[in-house]
Amino acid sequence: MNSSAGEAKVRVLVVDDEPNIVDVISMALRFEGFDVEAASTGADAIAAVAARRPNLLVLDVMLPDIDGFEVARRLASARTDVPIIFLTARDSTEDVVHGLTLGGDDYVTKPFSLEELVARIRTILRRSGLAPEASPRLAFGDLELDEDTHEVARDGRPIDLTATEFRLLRYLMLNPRRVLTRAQLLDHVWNYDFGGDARVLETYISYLRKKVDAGAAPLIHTVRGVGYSLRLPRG
Amino acid sequence: MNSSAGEAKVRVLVVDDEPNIVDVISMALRFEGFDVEAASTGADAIAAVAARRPNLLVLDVMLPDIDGFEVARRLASARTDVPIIFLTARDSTEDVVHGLTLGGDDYVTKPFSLEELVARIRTILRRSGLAPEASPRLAFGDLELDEDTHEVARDGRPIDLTATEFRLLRYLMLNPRRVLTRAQLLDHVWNYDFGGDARVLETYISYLRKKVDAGAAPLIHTVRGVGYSLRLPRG
DNA sequence: AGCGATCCTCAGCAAACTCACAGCTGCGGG
DNA sequence: CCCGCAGCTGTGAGTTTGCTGAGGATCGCT
Repeated sequence: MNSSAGEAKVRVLVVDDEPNIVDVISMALRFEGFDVEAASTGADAIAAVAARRPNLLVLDVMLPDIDGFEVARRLASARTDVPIIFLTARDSTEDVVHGLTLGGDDYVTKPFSLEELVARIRTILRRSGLAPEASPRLAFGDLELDEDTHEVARDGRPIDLTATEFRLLRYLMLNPRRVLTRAQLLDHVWNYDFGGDARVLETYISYLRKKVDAGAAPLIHTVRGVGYSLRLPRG
Repeated sequence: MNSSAGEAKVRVLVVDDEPNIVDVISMALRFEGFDVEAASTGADAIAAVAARRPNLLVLDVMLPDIDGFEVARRLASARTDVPIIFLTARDSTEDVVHGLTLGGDDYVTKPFSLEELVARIRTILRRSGLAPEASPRLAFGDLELDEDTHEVARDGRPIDLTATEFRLLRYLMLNPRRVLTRAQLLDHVWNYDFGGDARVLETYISYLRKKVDAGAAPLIHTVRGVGYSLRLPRG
C-alpha cells in the first residue's frame, strides 16, 4: 500500500493552528506513506518550507498570524515553487480561492473527509510527476473505478454513483478483501466533524448494493459484528 | 509473544475509577509485556502523563472529576502528544467519540473482551512505530486465519465463522499447543462482565469442531479437567 | 424562486447470533 | 465391569444486528 522501500518519500508540510486537524491529517498522510511535517503559524510555515523543502503544502487559510494566501504570496515572490492545497471554511473565501486553483494549486473546504483530501493530494502530485505510478484506475473483479473521471463500471456496464457512494466504494476498493469496520469507514468517507447517526453507513451500503451488486454475484459482503468487505464470489 | 529482553518496555497508563476494571486491564497488559501505571481520576491522569510520559493512554470517558474528553483536550492543548484509547459505554457517547478517533486515537465500548482491547492497543502502537509489524495471518497445520480479511480456511477450503467463533479460534491459534483453561478462554474471548453459564464455552467448542474439524483430522483437543488445546494430529 | 438530486434520519422488519438448558455420551477410576 | 461426572450437542428463546423503504432537510442548478 505504501511506496516501495528505498524510494525517497514525498515530503508534505501541514499547516493549521488546530492541533486536532493537524493530527488527523498527519496520521492519514503518514499512513499513505508520506513524510509529514507540521507547523501551526504562517511564520513557522515559511521557515519550515525554507528548511525542509517539502514537495507539497497543506495550508489552512485561517492562521493566527499571517493568512494562508499571504503565506503563498511570500513563497511565490521568494521563487519558492511548491504546490499548495488550501483548507478553507465553506462560507467565506471560496471565491478568493477560486483564482488560485489556476496556478496548479487546489483547495478543500472544511470540513472534509480524509479520502477527499488524500485524493486531491494524489492528483496534484501526479501532475508534478511526484506520484509513484498510481494508476487512477481501481479494479476488483469485473468492477472498475476511475478516480480521474469518476466513472464506475461493472462488467463494462457504466454505473452512476453519487459523491458519497463513490467515496465509499472507492475506499472499499482501496482495501480489497480487508474487513473495514464501521468506524474506519465513517472516519475516511464522511467528513471529520460528522457527528450524526452511524447508521447512515448502512443506508449507503444498501444504495451501493442496489447499484453495484444488482443482478450479479455480490461483491459487497457484510461481516456481522465487524464491518464490511469486498470479496470475490466463491468459485 | 512478549518483547525481547533488554528492549525498553512500552509504558501504558490506565485510567478508570472502577478498581476492578483497572485491575483486570493492568493484569492483562502486564502479561503482554507492557509497563503499566494506573490512575483513577482525570486530575491524577494528567499529572501521571506529565510525570511518566506514557506511550499510550487507556482512558475511561466517565470519570469522577474531569471527563475523559476534557482530559484529552487538556493534554492536547498542552502539546502532550499521546495516543488514547477511550473506554465508553455502549449507549451514549458513541457518536461523540467519533470525531476523536481521527486524531489517531481509538475507542472501545464497555464491556469489552481483553482480546479486543489488546488488539486495539497493538494497532495504535504499530501506527506509531512502537510495536513490530505483525503478520495478520495465523496458521496452524493446514488451518489458516487472516485477521485482516477475517477469512478462515482449512486445507484451502473456506470456513464461515460467526464473530464469537472467530474470536475463540483466533485465541486458540495465538496459543498453539498450549492448553488453555476454561477461565482463560472465558476471560479473553468473552466480555469481562460476562456472568453467565460457563458452559457456553463448550457450546462454542462444539460449533467450532463442526466447522473446523469436520471430515478432517481433529485439531481441537479436550484436555479433561483442564481445558482445550490446538494440536497437530499424530503422524 | 422553484425544482430535482442528494444526504441523512427514523422506524419496522427479518435474519443471525448468543446463550441457557437438558438429556446424552463416553472417559476414567475403582 | 460398572458408576459417576466432565464434557458434548440438539433445541429453542431472547436479543442483537443489519436491511430497507419512506420522508424531511439541504444543496446546487436553472
